[in-house]
Amino acid sequence: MQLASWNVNSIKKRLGLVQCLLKKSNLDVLLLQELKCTTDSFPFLEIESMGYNVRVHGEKSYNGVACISKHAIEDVRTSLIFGDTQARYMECLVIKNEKAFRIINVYVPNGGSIDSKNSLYKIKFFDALQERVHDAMEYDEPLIVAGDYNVALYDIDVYSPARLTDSVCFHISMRRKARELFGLGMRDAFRLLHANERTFSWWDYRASAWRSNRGMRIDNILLSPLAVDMLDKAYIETFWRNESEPSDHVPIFCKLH
DNA sequence: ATGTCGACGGAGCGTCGA
Repeated sequence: MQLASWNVNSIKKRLGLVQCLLKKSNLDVLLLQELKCTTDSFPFLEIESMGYNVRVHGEKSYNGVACISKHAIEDVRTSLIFGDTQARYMECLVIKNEKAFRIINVYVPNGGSIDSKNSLYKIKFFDALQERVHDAMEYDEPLIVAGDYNVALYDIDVYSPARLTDSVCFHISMRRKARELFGLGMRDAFRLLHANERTFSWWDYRASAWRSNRGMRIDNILLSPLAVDMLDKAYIETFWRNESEPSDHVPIFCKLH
């Protein structure tokens, strides 16, 4: 099971790059975030014609998540918080060779600034996610929870811990909240295999952050114990940030046997 | 803190969100 996750910051702008990734990487599953399109306006034909199944949970202008899979996609659910209108969640089963994987795709709210109402929504999202992951871990399938967490978890995951203490994507309250998933037994695939590697998954478009490598690792693939037992590889392809008209995020990968 | 993006409304560029 070769899986990748990518915040594309508009699927319309990044369709060519996504097709390029699908062609060059032998992915079973690709999870996308920040589609910035409605479900109806997603480029289904362009992806499906490459031999993939596609499920989309979209929204006008903002957010939006999708699951792209070579294999059957079943039991899709897109509701995490009752009454929430923002398209940030998709859970499904992917069946490869009669083996089921439970896959959760998240686009965690950015949170604006740390003392804003939006940051309360971010906390609420994490609480709901934790509750759902707690329940989903009870099933027999290996569980993968991947996407844009909008939080870097540890000092090694950012270019400058000191400069980012007040950032909503590195604030200690948000890091603690996200780390509660570890308390349930989930593990960070990348960090399991690269204890000391400082590789980022996002760089601000502004202030030549990419050129200076001022980035953060805010995209994660978390694995349940059953999935950890199958983990072979975890890596980040930073070179996608060098493409013309890149997303501000790059895709992250893991391979389970 | 913000020098950049992308979508939108409406048709030029300001606003929102990140």
